[in-house]
Amino acid sequence: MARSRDGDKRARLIAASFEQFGERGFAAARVCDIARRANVAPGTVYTYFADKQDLFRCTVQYGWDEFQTELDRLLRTPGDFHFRFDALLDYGFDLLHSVYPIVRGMAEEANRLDLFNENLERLCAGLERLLESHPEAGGVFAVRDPDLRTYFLKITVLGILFKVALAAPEELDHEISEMKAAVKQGFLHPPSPEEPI
Amino acid sequence: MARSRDGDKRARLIAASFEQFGERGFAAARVCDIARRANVAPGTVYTYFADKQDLFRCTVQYGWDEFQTELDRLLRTPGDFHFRFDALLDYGFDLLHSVYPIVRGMAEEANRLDLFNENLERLCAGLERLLESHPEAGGVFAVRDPDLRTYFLKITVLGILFKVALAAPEELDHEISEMKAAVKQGFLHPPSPEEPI
Amino acid sequence: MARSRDGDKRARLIAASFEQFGERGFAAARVCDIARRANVAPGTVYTYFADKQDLFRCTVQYGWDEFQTELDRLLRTPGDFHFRFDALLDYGFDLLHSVYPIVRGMAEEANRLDLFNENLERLCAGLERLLESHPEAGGVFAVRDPDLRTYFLKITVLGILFKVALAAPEELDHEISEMKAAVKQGFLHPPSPEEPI
Amino acid sequence: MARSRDGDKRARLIAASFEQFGERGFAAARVCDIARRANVAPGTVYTYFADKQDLFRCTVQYGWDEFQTELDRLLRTPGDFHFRFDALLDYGFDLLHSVYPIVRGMAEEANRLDLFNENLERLCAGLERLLESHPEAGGVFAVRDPDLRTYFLKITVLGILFKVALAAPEELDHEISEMKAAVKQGFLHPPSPEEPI
DNA sequence: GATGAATGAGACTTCATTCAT
DNA sequence: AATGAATGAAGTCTCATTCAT
Repeated sequence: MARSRDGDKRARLIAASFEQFGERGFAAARVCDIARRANVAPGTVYTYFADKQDLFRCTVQYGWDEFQTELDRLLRTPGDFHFRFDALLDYGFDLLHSVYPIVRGMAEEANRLDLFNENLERLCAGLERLLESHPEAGGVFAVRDPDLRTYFLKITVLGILFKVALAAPEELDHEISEMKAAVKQGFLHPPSPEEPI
Repeated sequence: MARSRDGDKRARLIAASFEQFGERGFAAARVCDIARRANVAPGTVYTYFADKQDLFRCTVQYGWDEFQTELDRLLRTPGDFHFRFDALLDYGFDLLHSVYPIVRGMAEEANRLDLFNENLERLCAGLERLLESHPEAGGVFAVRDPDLRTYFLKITVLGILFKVALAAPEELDHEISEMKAAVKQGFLHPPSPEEPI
Repeated sequence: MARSRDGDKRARLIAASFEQFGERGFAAARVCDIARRANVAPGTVYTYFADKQDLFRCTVQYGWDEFQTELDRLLRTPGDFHFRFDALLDYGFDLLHSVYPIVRGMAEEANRLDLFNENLERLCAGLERLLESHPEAGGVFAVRDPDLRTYFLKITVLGILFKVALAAPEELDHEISEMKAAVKQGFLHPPSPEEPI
Repeated sequence: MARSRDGDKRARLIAASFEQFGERGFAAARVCDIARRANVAPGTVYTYFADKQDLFRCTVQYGWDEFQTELDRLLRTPGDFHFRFDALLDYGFDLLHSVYPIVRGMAEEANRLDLFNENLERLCAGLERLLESHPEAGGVFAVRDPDLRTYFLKITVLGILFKVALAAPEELDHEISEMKAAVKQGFLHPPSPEEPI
């Protein structure tokens, strides 16, 4: 009845969604379970959210906002670059950790597939074999440490994959050609400090 | 009624799944629609696949295999590096294009969120502002062209996000600390051409 | 739409099951029809019972409990033997009457077979012919009235048949040998009133 | 192609049905499994039987016929009563043993219920307590050996139960009143050898 | 506002049966 | 006659959402 009570319920629902969606993905998470976890009746969910979709949307946005707020604060903090960069990484990855459930929820189908990681390995291994023969390669290939390079390669490939996944169908062609150009330019031609900018 | 004797039902089902899962995601895609699209009776699906999950798994694996097979072929093709790299990019991204529906299907929940891209922009903008002040930054920040750099940054952030999403819960801590170290080392210290390789 | 607030939904479902399972047997009875008969939505069934099997199990147990409760009450009633035996028969068979649907449900496949009764007749006729030539036979054969005797014979044969049917496979051999011994002893040797009790 | 071959298939199907229906009951047994067990294609079943129902019917009838044929032969065998009775029991129960699967199949739902046996015990225990106080009781109560009597009581109760189960609905009332009369007369009044017949 | 039993549309899946080969 | 892949009707069950209390 007091505002604070209501706010409490909404917050508890968001928190419960966070975990539930993270553990089971959007489709498999049940509104009922989320309500139970938040210690409210199932019907109450609909006092605070239009529907399941809305609950998910709000939960994700909440996660992003948490993340972004912290980052913004850090970016505004004065100090020398190295100090700030360190702080940013520390906080950034801490938050990523806390945001994990919901990010996981977003990739739900991919999750179920152990195939995914296995196939990613295979793909990256092939790419690496090709590119390591070309010492001038740039982008992630400019990274000297082999393990680090492998790691970045995986991240980049994953990034490309999901950039495609997130593209709207009508933008797909443009997206892909842009991506191709970027990769070509970024990987093939290493940064040459001696070139005039 | 017509007992069609075409032998490519399995292939047609995979193709139909490809599109249907891509358009609607795993949960929202209906086995019925896939069957209709493949021009078979609903029951026929279960002659070729154990259940919906299995159909999805096989469809995804099929996509990966297509992709990988082509890449493998290209990687084995003799020729000079630039030629092969070009070919690899051409084919790679063409195949990525054809694989799009299913990749999209894997990220189904993320899809529904226009939020996602918007938030990603915001996040990257913040990061860029910080890092552009530090000309010695490496990794994607060593990329000179500003647009290209922005693009790579997005891809990298996406990659990190989904690398986390794909991590098994018990490996999360390790994954994150490894990722942090990689980012720190990779971004902070630029490739130094003067160093002996 | 009407959110009926009557609290006897479970009872109504049991009653509806009682009839439906009785009329059609377990497999052929449809949960939908039971729900309609109980005037609830199909989904409501699953608020009260885990699944169709559970509904059946509960319905049968309910029937037994009704039956047993009455019998127990009667058995505890004071009074002389004849009075109590009469009462027991009256109530017992009345209850059997009300329990009929579900008992019928339990023997569903047997039901569909008109064969069953026909074959039973034939079998009993044969047995009777043999045994009536032996005036000293005991058990049901000690019954003097020929119709009554025929009747008891049928009941006994049916009882033996279903005792076998209810035996667990691993107990079958033991069950049968025990049954054989019982029949041999019980039928062959008449009660001899001259023996000291 | 040769008649013998066909006969072979039909026989194999009956045999397979015998086991399958016995193991799983009518509804749960699958035509496909029966066909596989008989080493024929599913479609072939319909060359020999109109449908699943018909297959079941024929299988049951086959069981009865086996049973009956043997009994008939025994009943026609000359010899003194005791000898023939022994032989009858031996063969009868051996055949019952072999017929077990199908009898079990007929009581399929009852089978699944461990309740059944438990409830039967309870019921019989109650009845026995009442009747053992009345030494003049007849029928199964005239049996002296207590274990034997308990056993016969169970068989009789089972027989009554399934006699009801097998009764057509329109004959139920008549059946029950007849049964009641029989039980009353049979149990209450012991065979009195001194009475004039 | 909160509740939670009730709702009912709709999904997946099974399997008896058919029929082109 | 035999095959067995294909069929498709129909059933069970789930779960987001509602609404009487």
